[in-house]
Amino acid sequence: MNLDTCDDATHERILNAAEKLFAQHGHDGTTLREITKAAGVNLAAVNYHFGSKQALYTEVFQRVIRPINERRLAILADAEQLAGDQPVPLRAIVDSFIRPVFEMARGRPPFLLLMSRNFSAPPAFMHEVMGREFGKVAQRYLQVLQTSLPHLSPAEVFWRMFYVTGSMLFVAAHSQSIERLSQGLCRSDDPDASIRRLIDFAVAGLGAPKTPVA
Amino acid sequence: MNLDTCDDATHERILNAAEKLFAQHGHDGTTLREITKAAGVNLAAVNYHFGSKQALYTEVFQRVIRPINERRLAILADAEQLAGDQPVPLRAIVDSFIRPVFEMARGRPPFLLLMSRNFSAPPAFMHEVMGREFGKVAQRYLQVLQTSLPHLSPAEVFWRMFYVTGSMLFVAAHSQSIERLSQGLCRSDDPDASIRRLIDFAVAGLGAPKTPVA
DNA sequence: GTCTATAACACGATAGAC
DNA sequence: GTCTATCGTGTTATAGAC
Repeated sequence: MNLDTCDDATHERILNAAEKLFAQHGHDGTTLREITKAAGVNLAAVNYHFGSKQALYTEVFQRVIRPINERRLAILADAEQLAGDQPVPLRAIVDSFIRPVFEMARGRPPFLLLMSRNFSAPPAFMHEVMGREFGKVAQRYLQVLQTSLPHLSPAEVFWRMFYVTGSMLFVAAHSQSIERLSQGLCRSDDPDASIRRLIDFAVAGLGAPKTPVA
Repeated sequence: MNLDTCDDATHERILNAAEKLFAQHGHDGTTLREITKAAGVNLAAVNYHFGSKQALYTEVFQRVIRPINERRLAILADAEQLAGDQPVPLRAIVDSFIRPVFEMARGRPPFLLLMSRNFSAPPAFMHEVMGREFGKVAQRYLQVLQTSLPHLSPAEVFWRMFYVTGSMLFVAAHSQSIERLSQGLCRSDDPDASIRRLIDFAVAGLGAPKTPVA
């Protein structure tokens, strides 16, 4: 409440264990007993440090989403400055949106599942948090995309960005299982290629000709 | 076990209530008490008719996914026949993949959420079922797509179909909340337009130029 | 096939000693 | 700040009467 006691190992251990377990089994599928056991701390520690299971879950998610969104906006601002008076290239916009997610996941793959869970099927108590975190960056991206895709209506831009988000989250959710699902066809051992492939797809989809009104 | 007693109202009432509640709150977030109460049947009826909560969940999902996959393959076969010796038009392939999902959802929107949940973050005991249901149609679509997208490797085709699936499921998951999320910008009151918009995006993404090898 | 009653257990949260 | 012990509640599943 006052100064953060950043040397509190228990606090961090709980967050790390919870991130992994919440990602793999969801909020309802994970118990505080499992978390505290994995973290090697006492059962009562969660309620002492976080107050409740829901508060812990919220903190776990905010700890991962906030740096990502900050980095997104930072890269986007750079791209905007680089473009000067011109519209920001579509590919640069998409890159700034997608890349931070997968870069944050380096070495901690379960985190991608956590992202996916929270945006695709968040627990009910997270709706408010998700709306806030989602809306913040959405507004910014819509603004930038609109100048790079002037032939599309704002609604059209929103829909398409929604699709891109869905593609990204679905890949994120299955980053660990894609090799099995594709029966060895798809490899997940080249993160750079994975990101580039997804960006290629997203840029093409976003830039598709306007749907003619029926 | 022997002949299906198709006039068993209790069986159906449980399935319908379970579909709605599982879709909204997930497997772990739904209790048998809630389901039986919503269905207006006795608590013990679930175990009598289905054996366990997991068996009920499996049955709920298979009841929705199987007709969809059958319809997909039927439409795809028609398109193939219509195309004769020529490759099936990309748009026809995508249409056959996406349209049955949203048509099945007419009048029962929670069903879309169920789809999304099961493919994006299925409960652990569903992994085998999902792999089976996914693999079945995936193989067929990969084969057809390969002839329509000969410039892409099989792996590339799989990845892109994965992205399309993600877009579709994300829209499905938020079909009820997109108006709120977009602050009124996007409307969900024209299902035909929604399907067409998604197909436009998917076709453009699938048909994107091949990613140059770095 | 439907019901009541309950077994058997797991859950989140907390009180209170250290 | 950490621990043990436990409270109160809710869970799935089932036994057994009707």
